[in-house]
Amino acid sequence: MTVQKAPARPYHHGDLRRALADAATELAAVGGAENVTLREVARRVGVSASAAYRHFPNREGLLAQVASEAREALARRMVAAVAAVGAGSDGAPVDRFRATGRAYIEFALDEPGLFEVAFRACPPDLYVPDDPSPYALLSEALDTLDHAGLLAVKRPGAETAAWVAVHGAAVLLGDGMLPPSDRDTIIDATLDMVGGGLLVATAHA
Amino acid sequence: MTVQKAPARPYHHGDLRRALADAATELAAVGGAENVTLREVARRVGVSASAAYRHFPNREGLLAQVASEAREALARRMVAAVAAVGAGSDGAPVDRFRATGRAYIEFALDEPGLFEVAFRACPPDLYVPDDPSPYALLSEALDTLDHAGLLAVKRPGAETAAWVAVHGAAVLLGDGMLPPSDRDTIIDATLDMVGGGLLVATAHA
DNA sequence: CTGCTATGTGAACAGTGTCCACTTTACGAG
DNA sequence: CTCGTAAAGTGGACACTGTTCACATAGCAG
Repeated sequence: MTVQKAPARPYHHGDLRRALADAATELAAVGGAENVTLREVARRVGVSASAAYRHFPNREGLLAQVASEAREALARRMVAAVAAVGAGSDGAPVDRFRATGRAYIEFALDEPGLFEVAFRACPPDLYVPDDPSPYALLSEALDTLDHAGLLAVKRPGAETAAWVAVHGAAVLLGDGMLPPSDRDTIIDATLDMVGGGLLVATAHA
Repeated sequence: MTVQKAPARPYHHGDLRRALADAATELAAVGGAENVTLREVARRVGVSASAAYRHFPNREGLLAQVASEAREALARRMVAAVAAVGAGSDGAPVDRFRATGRAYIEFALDEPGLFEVAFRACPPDLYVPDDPSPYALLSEALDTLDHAGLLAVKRPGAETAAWVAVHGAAVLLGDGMLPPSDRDTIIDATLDMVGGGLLVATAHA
C-alpha cells in the first residue's frame, strides 16, 4: 500500500463560505430558520463550529446570506413564470403580471422554509442585498402595465400595494392561518383584488 | 420582631398560569418570540423553570397562549377603531371598514413583538383559539358592506383577500422590508387597492 | 387526622452560540 | 528557495437554553 499523503479533506476547505451557505440553505429548506444551527451546519460540512466565524460574523449573518439567496431563487421562479406565459401570448401584460404574483405565492408554498428565511426581520448591518429582487420584478411588471396604459392608479405605492397583497397571501397560506383547501380560491381572489384595485376597468374582463 | 410566618410568596402561587402568560407577553412585547425564554419567564415570576411545565406542555405551548391573547388585543384595537369612527358619522360602512384595516396595520407597527408572536406558525395541537378573532372582525366589516350593497365581488375569498392585503402591509412594514418613511403612503395605497378591488365603483369616490 | 393529588423544587442532560488561545496552511517578499 | 506573516481551521471553554426526573410541599376530600 502506498502512503496516503492526501487526506480526503485538506486542512483548508477551498470555499468554505459557499459550503456553509449551501448546507445552511438545505437545513432552512427542511425546517426554516429555527432548523439552521451553526453547529449542525459545520458538522455537515465536516468542519469545526468555530470555523464558521472566519466567514460570517455570527449565525444571524449566515442566515442573512441564506435569505438573500432564497430571495434570488424566488425571483428566478418569477421570471421563469413570466417567460412561460410570454411564450404563449406575448401581448398580454396583465397575464404576465398575474403570473408573477402567482409564482411568488407558489414559491412560498413549495418552499416554506426558504420563504420564511427570505423575509425574516434582519438587523440592517447584516442585510445582504439580492439581485434580482422579487420586489423589483413586481415593480417592473407594473411598470410594463403602466406603459401599456393599463394602470388606473399612479399614486406612489401602487407597486408596493401589489407586493403587499401577494406577500400577505403567501404568508397566511404558508403559516396555515388559512385553510389549505381554499388555496386556489384564495390565490385567485387575491390576484383579482389586485387587478381590480390597480388596473383600468377594461384590463380585467 | 415577630416571627415571619408568611413568606412574601407562598409555596403555591395561586394563579401561576396567568402570571407566566403575563410575563411571557411582556417579554414578547419587547423582543418577539425569540425573546421569550422559559427560564427568564419563570425567573420573573419568581418560580423554578420546571414549574412552568405544570401549566404548559412546553415553551411552544406557552407561546401559543401568548399568541392567542395577542390576537385578542389586536381585535380589541380594531373594534375600538370602528367605534371611534362610528361615533362621528355612523352611516359610513366603508369608513368603518377602512378603520378596521388601518387599526390592524397600526397595531402591527406599535406592537411588533406581539404581532410577530400572534401569527407565528404553530403546531395545530397547541393552537389556542381567540375570540374575537381579527379575521372574524374583518369578515364582519365586509358583511356589513355586502348588506349595504357596496360589495362588487361576492366570490368566496373576498374577505380573505382583504385580510391578505392588510396582513401583508403589516408584515412587510413591520419587518423593515419597506421604507418606514413611506409608512402612511403605503397604508393608504393598500386600503385604496382593497377598496378598488372589492367595492362597487360608487363606494370609493 | 390521613392520605391523595396538584403544584413547585433542584439537579441533571444534551444541545446551543460565541469566544479564546492555539495550530496548520498558503503565499509573497527577500 | 526560504521564511515570516496573515488567513483559515481546531478544540475547549463559558454561559445559556429546553426538558425531564425524583423529590418536597401544600391543600383538600374522606
